Amino acid sequence: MLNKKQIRFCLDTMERMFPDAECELVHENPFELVIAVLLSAQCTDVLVNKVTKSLFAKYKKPEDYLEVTLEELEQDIRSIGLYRSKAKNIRKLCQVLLEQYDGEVPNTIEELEKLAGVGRKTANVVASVAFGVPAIAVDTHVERVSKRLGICRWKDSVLEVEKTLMKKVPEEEWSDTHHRMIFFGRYHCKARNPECPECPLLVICREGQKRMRKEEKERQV
DNA sequence: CTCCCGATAT
DNA sequence: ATATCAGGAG
Repeated sequence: MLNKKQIRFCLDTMERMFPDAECELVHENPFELVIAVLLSAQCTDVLVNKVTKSLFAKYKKPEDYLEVTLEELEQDIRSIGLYRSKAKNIRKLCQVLLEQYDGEVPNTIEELEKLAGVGRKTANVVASVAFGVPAIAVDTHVERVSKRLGICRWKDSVLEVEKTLMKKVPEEEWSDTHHRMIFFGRYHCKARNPECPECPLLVICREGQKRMRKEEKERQV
């Protein structure tokens, strides 16, 4: 596990690598953001943006999603995976927004998490990006990067990873850190071919060093 | 835990 | 061919 100084080194290095990291889901308001993040489960941002471009042109308000049939909505988001459950969740979510929140998106993590298709991670993203609530959403990238670097333990659950990050990162840096870790995971410390040889964090990364040793060993065979 | 699931990179 | 992608619900 990394100590305080090493974690500081990680945060500073990621800031240098990705100074402008921010939410890459294209949206113009909190409602569009909720839909976009809900759609982004197990799917790349690039594809989500491709779909929401036409989707948001057709559906502006919660009412719009309820005026078409479920099948039509499914077809409009079909190129995204998991489209049947996502279409159902969007409709449930829109119903609740209209019935309980006057058509507006709630601005607390607790309220957001109650919405259909909105779990811990999505609630954190929306609260943080749309409403400036300090939060660290732990997605696949944040989890992988935290575990590889040794910020948390391999066996930790996503909730434990989130708790650890909130404890070890100053609150005023939560939002930026969250986005930088995603960029770091998406473009550098990738799931498949992490760029360990050129990684400025290799000096403190046990997983990276392990991978380098393994590569060296295979080269000798 | 399993299921949902198409697009893309490797 | 297979792993992976800003996960969540049952």
